[in-house]
Amino acid sequence: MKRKVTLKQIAKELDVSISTVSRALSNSKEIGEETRQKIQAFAKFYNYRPNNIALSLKNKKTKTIGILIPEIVHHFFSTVIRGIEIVANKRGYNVIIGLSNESFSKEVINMEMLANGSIDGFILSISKETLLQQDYHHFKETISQGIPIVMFDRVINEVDCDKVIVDDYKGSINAVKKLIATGCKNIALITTMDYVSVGKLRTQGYLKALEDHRINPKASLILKLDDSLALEEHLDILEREIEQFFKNNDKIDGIFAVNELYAVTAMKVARKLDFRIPEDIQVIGFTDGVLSKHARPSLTTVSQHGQKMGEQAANLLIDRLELDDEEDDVYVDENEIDMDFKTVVIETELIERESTK
Amino acid sequence: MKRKVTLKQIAKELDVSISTVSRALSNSKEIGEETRQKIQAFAKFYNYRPNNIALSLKNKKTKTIGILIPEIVHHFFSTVIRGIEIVANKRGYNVIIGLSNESFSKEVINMEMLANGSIDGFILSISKETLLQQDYHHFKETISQGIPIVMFDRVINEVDCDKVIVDDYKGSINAVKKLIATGCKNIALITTMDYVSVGKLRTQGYLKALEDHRINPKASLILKLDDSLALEEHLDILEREIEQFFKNNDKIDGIFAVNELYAVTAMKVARKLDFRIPEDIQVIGFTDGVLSKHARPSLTTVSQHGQKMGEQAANLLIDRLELDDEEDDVYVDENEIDMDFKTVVIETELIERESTK
DNA sequence: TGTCAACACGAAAACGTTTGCGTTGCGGAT
DNA sequence: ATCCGCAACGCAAACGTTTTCGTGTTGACA
Repeated sequence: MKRKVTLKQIAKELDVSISTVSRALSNSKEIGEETRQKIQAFAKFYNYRPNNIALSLKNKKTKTIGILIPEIVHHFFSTVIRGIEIVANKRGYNVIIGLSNESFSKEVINMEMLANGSIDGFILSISKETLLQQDYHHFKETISQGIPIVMFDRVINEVDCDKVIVDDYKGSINAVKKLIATGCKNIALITTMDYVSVGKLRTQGYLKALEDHRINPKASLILKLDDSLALEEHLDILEREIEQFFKNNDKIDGIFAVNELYAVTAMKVARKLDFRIPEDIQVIGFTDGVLSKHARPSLTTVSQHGQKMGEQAANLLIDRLELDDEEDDVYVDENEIDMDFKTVVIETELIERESTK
Repeated sequence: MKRKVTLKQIAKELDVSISTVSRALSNSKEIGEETRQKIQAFAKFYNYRPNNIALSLKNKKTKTIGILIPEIVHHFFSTVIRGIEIVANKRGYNVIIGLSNESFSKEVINMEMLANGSIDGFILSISKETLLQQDYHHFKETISQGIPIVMFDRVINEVDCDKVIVDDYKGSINAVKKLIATGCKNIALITTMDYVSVGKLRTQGYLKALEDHRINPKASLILKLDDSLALEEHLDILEREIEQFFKNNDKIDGIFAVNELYAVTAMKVARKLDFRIPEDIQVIGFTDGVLSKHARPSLTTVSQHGQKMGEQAANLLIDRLELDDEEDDVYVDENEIDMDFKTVVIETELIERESTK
């Protein structure tokens, strides 16, 4: 077992000083040709690599991004991670991942854990519990410590930071308009409780589209489901709820669901009740994942382009980090420092498949 | 912007030495009651938290696990990550993620990047390209540097380390036996090229099950597909390949596919060709993911219990890391050190759904 | 021969911790 | 008055780097 070789060991072995070794390896002109060659050869032979931790300590930057998300077994989130990782890697950063599991306390713990020097900045999507409690002190404290945050998808206005979102509102409007345009008269909405910002916005988009076409929304056509029903254990309950919803509204000819699972389950129920898709009922979901592509019939969805979101978020964060670097040199008035946080909106795309005409 | 406070700052402010502050905060008996109180109060007020990087440098351990996987937008892998994260978190570790994207060079780069002090150990699944090239020097070097590795799912015999695998062989045998037991006479196998170890093992399981029932395997009933067909862009090609396969073998009454996608696609094709499932053709897939649950009909699969694999892998790694700690104290003969690497086998489970009788 | 650059390198600080050991002051025992 | 012990704290090393500021040795030049 040959442990990693350090500058000190090389120095000792070659009977020079540590500083000489360091300089020789960085090709400093201050070191004589002969010594430099000798040191470089030795270092290469022993496969010397500078210790990241020591560098982090010295440079006060870790070249690591902390990702904090509610859940990882989730097509959308993993897509975002991939986007982040690709950009991070390209720009010389690593990513460290924390899962909040939709829990406020885990989110806080994880943040504090990583904020103590482990990372240079955060990219995160807020947990449902946090959204519900509306307690955002951990975000604000982190930012006030000089650690930048980029939020994506589930964001809030209360915290000043860069954000990357999808235009849930507009995406929903387009989806519902598509249903209207293809002849739907009674469009149902299957959504979540309002505290999840994205659910709320999508609901608003649904209403707006109806309004634009002078269609009166009916409360009976809106099904608000508890989030816990999205869990795999409660699939049957979810199915029953939706089935009941169908039986209460026999005129439904279009469905807009705020996520993939609701949409697919609705299709399942519809077929069970002998509706034909898309002839009798058309269905559109939000979030383009694996289910949509492989469902039977395949599902028309509003795609969020998760990977692009991740890439944008990573670029925003790294841009800010490296901008901060420069400002360490030049003195900049703290109050004048870029309070111009950006909110990047990723365009949604309606991916038409078999569940619509 | 109030930057993080350090021991030095506290010491200066309270006019004591750094060591006194450090000791006071760790409740050392050596520090006078009064001073201790004062320091603790001050530290609490300024929300002092020790800097992780400094601790890592001093302790020569980062309390961070490196995960290296081929792909993250993948139900199985993300499940494993969740398992790892849960255990890691519970035991005080963080996880840092690197994606090889099935590329050998990215795998190597990522490893070297993280091996330079950033992590204490690796949990990884080998990329296809690495498997194909059979170049495992980076694993061996990492291990010889004293950084332990735990491999999962895609493992190799050539490297000595802990491993967590699923019994692909046995799982496949059971699946195929189930098909045989329910009356299938002509069972087709849809698999990948042999260099991916799991594909190979699953193929062997298929053959073994047939052999046990004195059924002669027919080459025409085995479809080996190129991996690239699993990509989403090539879904149509995949479908055509499978359709052609069906047309060449009109007697197929059972299908065993080595992954979920192949199985679901096969079902799609079968229905298109007017076969009834499970009456005419029964289908079983490997890897229990989202598709299996929501496919129509829902798919009987061999579940790999990814989360459990992740948990086991994390426990194996951390156990070894913390065992190494103790051995730093007591002197242990290097040659006698535990060469007893474990290979944990996670039992597969046949989850029966609608695609089988 | 004395002066001064240029060259080649070393010492030490700094990043933030922990910890072994040394030091100070003081009270009590002899 | 002397010595010992102990309480309470400081010094400094160590982890592995980079970098600023020396410092010594050359050689050239006047």
